[in-house]
Amino acid sequence: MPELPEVETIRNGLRRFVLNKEIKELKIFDKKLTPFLLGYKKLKNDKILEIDRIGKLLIFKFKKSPLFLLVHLKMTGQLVYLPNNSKKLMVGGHSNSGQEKDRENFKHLRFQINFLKGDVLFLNDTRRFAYVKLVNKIELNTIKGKFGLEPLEKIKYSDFLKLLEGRANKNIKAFLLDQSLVSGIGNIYADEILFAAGVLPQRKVFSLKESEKKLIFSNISRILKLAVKKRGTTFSNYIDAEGQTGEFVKLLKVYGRDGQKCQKCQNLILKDRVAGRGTHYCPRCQK
DNA sequence: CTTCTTGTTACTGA
DNA sequence: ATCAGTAACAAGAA
Repeated sequence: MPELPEVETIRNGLRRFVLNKEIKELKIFDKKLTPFLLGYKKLKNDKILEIDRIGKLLIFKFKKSPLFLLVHLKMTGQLVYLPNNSKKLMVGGHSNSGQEKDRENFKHLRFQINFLKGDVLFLNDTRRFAYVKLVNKIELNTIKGKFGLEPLEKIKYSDFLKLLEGRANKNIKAFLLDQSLVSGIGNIYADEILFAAGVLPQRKVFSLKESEKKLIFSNISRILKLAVKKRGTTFSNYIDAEGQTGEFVKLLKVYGRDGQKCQKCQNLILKDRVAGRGTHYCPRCQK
């Protein structure tokens, strides 16, 4: 379930550990990934120069190689860094408990980078939806072109309005989840943004008042930035670079709170299916 | 046993 | 062309 704030937290954590470290070996454990990693052995002796992110996608850049390594964690993917001579977990995506874990706790190893001094970075993924993929500059640009507005950057309200106009018949939740429109929002933050904006998720875009559009717009950036600050949301026990849980979970107002009282109005939080997803909302606070 | 879960893409039918 | 709905992907939890 990593969405933009969790992926950004992972990126920040990883940057501190793996930049400029020499790669000794790359290993593929899941054959499903092989066709996406053609030529991966050329990365031997190279160094990770930078890790970028667009939406929920991580982009590894290298010092020598002109190729880019893309990592998408999808729902259960974890990127884990283990320092030399340590079994302690340093950086994670999701894990089954908030406790310290060693290597043996990761039973779904898919891909691994060994660094020169014995530390490793690996992809662990239970459900095998996550991918790592090597692409060239042209392919990278094609992929980048499919992403919409980046909420952590300065977005113009006028650009957001234009997007809304083009999707008049869509419901607003489906709009927020569409990565080609606004990137990085998943099921948790879509629900939280709409609660904060006071708008029901099933509302059609054309029905939104100007004031509601403004509130949705401002809350996209506000909530995602706040969540990054809080190091993401620990729901399936995601942990960050320091092995800490994401604190945004304490700030969730509707997600996963169906059947509980709304903190604002005491009404019961409901859960319905909207845009094919479990959707949480307060029928009183959201119009 | 069945049902549900998230992110994304592909497909179908309106 | 849009949009909603659903299957698929894979595995585990309830």
